[in-house]
Amino acid sequence: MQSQVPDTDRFASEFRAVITYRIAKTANLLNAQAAHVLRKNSSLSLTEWRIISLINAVDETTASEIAKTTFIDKGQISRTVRSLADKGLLLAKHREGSRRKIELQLSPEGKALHRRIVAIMTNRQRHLTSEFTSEELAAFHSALDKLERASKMRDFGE
Amino acid sequence: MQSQVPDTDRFASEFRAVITYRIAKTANLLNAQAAHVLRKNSSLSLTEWRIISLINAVDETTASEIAKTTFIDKGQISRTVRSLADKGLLLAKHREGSRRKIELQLSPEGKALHRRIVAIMTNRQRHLTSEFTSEELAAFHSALDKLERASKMRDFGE
DNA sequence: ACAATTTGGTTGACGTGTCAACCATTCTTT
DNA sequence: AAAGAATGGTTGACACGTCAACCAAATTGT
Repeated sequence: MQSQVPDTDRFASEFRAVITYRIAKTANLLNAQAAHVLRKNSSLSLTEWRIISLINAVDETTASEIAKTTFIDKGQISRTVRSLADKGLLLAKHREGSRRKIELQLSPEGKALHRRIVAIMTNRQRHLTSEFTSEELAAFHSALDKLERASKMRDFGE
Repeated sequence: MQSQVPDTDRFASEFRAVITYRIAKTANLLNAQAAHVLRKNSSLSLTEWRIISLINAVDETTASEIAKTTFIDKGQISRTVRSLADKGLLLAKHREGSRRKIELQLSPEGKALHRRIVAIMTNRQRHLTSEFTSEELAAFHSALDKLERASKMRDFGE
């Protein structure tokens, strides 16, 4: 044998400091965890679940409103909404007095599913934040705010 | 008119608190920013760039080592490595005394490209963290550590 | 009232990510 | 030394994300 030290980590230290790598990695791990939990407890994809919770939170909304607030792609929302409607989890009706806006609401089945899954996801959220004090949590959120603002800048050349 | 308050944000507040949404969104924004910067200054995709910097950091490595530390998919690495080799940016040779392990190194062109892009990316990193004190930065990293650890748990049902 | 612009949503094409199967090689065990 | 397990890498299939073109409806400007 040549070395007992885990060679595996020889560049981990180099990149621990690069904030974007770290966030990307953490986000991936968390998404994978969520997708796994969803697969185990439902037949929802992560995006389907996100859209369901968003609609649930406001009772009714439209696709473009979701797009604006979440940055999920218009097209992706359109397709996801269709698949959810096909599964009978949500209702899409033209909004009163408009032939264009389509109002999205959860169906009773959709609400029931949401109730079931949100319980599990709340457990998860609790677990994820269990090691945080409320100050740490607030600081973390404010850090994300700063990064989001800073992510608007697009030019760093020369 | 019905309301002057931006309706757009009526569920933002609901979800600001959900830590996983926030991280996912920030990560997406940052990745989009990076991809944009890369497109403007090179012909590299984000994954190509990541792999280039990883290899640069350690001089030489192998695909599986990259996979282990970064959680990038084996297959994706394999394909990305091929495309980088085709572009002449890296060299892939069988490691001395092995017919299986393939040693990856940047070519001179690859190193030159890395030097050029890393300057831009360092600017970016500086900009991203400019509003952070070093304590805040340390706290942020430690928060990500906690979340990464917590992301290993897979079971939250009943 | 008309043209021009904006908005809400759909669709198709394409790149990237993800998973699992697979082969060859190397390591371990006996 | 042979069998079995583990490792390094490639490939194919498919899901998902992203971008741009597009259509119809609605709003704005003149």
